[in-house]
Amino acid sequence: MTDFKAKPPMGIDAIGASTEGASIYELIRDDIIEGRLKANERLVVTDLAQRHGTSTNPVREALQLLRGEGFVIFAPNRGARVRPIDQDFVRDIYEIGVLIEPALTRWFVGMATEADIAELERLQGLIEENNFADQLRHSELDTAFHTVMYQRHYNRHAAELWWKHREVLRAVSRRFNFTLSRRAQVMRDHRELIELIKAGEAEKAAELVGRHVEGSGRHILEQMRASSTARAG
Amino acid sequence: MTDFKAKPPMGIDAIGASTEGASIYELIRDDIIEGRLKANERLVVTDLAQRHGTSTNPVREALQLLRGEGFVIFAPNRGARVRPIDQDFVRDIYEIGVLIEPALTRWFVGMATEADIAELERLQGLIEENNFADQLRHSELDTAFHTVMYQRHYNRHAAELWWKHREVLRAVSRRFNFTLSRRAQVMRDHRELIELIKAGEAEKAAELVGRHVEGSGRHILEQMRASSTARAG
DNA sequence: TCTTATTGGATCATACATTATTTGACGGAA
DNA sequence: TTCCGTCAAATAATGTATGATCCAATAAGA
Repeated sequence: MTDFKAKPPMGIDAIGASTEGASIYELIRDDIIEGRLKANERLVVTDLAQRHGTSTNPVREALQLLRGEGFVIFAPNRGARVRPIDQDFVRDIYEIGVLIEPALTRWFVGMATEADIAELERLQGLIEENNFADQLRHSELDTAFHTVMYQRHYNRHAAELWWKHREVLRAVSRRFNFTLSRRAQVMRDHRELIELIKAGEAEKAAELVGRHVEGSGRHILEQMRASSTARAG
Repeated sequence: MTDFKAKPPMGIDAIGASTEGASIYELIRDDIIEGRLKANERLVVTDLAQRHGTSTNPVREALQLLRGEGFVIFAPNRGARVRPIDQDFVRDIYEIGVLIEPALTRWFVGMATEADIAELERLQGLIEENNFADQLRHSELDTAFHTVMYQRHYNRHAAELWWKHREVLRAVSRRFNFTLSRRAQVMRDHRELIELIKAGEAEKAAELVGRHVEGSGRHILEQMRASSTARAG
């Protein structure tokens, strides 16, 4: 019923983006994040233009935008390639999350209103109700949960960085299932986090979020490792 | 003699960039960072193309790249504007630096070789020799100093983020002079940092770098504030 | 193996069509 | 007169199309 869209929920807006419904940029970007375009695959401008029924110009611009965002790599006179979203990539961005999210959380604890807490509890209720039955829904709810905490942060740069990383991690983790132990941990973390926020324990909440993000990142990494060794072996 | 170029010193390479000598991208970007293009100024494609003697196509691509990097803001059907590098912007990025640089430092302390330390001491020697006489040179040396520490970090994403932010801060601070107290503090911090690295005191070094970056950011912000109130008053 | 064509494709330059925004003139209403 | 809304021209953004040039990878030949 309520729509937990995978979009920058009001307040978080990709730097200078703008609502361009299903632009080529978004199409290519999703293809990369979702893994439909493989790592290091060449992005031939004319091909992409044809595939999406446009001229080359918009494609080139989209590729440059993606390059600026780090999803595409350019070599001079050799065009664009898909930046591999591999284990290193994932590790890099979740480690940055471990550094940034606690700071965002610390601020939120000092600013949280009753409405915020009610919203967090409502979302947590939905998360528990869903209980990982629908993984996609869990992902959206979980993102919404954290978004409540970060969306009003004064440091827009940090919030946008978080959001950008979040999107990547979400797309990657969509390929895997949560282990039972991870499920339990997520529930525990969220519940404890709400309690700490209620109690105004900014420092403890920040530490908890640090561990939470760390755990989440490790979990994804382990899934990736398992999946890649399975494929190789 | 030695060239401390303001370029991604080997190892740090803007994501997927590539050596494109003085491309339009770089020209526009520098115009923004250096303040030659004012905040929120419209970036009219045809104008830019004419000014730089190219066609509109490369300009459009450059603007998209800059958009992806956060230096330009797009509004649908209304084109591009210069993203204001104002106090909020500077605060945002130095705060992120405060979160990230200590982590980079902590790793470096565990990995530093004698050659690294020698290089740091050499650079610090040059910094003291220059003693802020040539501000530009100081900026380059200081950047080189920190680059030694971060350039080999395994987290390329974090290192690139640092570099990107560094460039902005450097450009902004170029407009101002170091206060005497800040000069002294920089010297103290660097010397103490070298000692901590020698002693392998990763945690203390990380804390020190956190304070150092914080101090540096505050210093720039205060200069900006002073300058803007002076202009307004 | 080394050198030389061939070719695919990137990059840039034009030219033009379409569409959205801005601006300013105009005319009517308060 | 002043304010307001409408309309149309001017301004650009955005997309299409095409040709020129140059680079890099590959194939062909010495």
